[in-house]
Amino acid sequence: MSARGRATLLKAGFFNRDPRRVARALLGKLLVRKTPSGILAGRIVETEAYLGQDDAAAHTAAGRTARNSVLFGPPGHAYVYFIYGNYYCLNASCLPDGAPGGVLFRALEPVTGIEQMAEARGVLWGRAPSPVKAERSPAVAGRSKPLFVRIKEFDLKKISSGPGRLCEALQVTRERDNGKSLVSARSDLRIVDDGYRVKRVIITPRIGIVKSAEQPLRYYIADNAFVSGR
DNA sequence: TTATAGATTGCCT
DNA sequence: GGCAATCTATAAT
Repeated sequence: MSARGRATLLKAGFFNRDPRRVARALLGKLLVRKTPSGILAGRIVETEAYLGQDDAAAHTAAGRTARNSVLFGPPGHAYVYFIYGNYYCLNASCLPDGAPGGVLFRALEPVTGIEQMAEARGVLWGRAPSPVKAERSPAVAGRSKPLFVRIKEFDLKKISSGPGRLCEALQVTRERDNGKSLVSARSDLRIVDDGYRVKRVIITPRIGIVKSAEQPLRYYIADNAFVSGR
């Protein structure tokens, strides 16, 4: 899966362009979080572009506020917002200082620190599908209770397939990460290129919005199992 | 399998 | 006071 060899940190210039180009170019890159207990990383498989102008769905549509100021700032910085009273979403700012624009990270394919991410998401342990199946599972064979089984392959999709989910997996919060550089060697939240080549990209309308909902600004890797929705 | 409702906080009018 | 770049559980098919 992942290419071997050193991964290179993206440069600020990568983000200093139209969010549509950045959203496309980010596919296949790695989003990396350094924690005291280890590295967490996921491959970016789904993104959405939010334009500064002519985009009613963008948080910057009504102008600069305290909340969205990172999107007006220099490129390559984390814009984290709190949504629906429960979740955080992560964006990368685009375009030069003063020009609004960003890319929303919608889904990651888990790569490194999977067990730690699953734990942060609360899916490391799942209730057994049924007593019968649990009995057949080697992990729980011989136990009468509790009826819990170790996470299985299909549960990987619950770790970071969705903007709220991936933030929870990487422990991204507004308090901790908003305004942080994504392209600094000192940052504990970074985006790197490990040489992975994306084969085919699909472009569709964005998800979860009502204004400007028809514009094709969602990008994802074709046939990737970790894309959100559907 | 798809559809729908409820949770819950803070930003902006 | 309205409502949001979401997720999950539960119900219905």
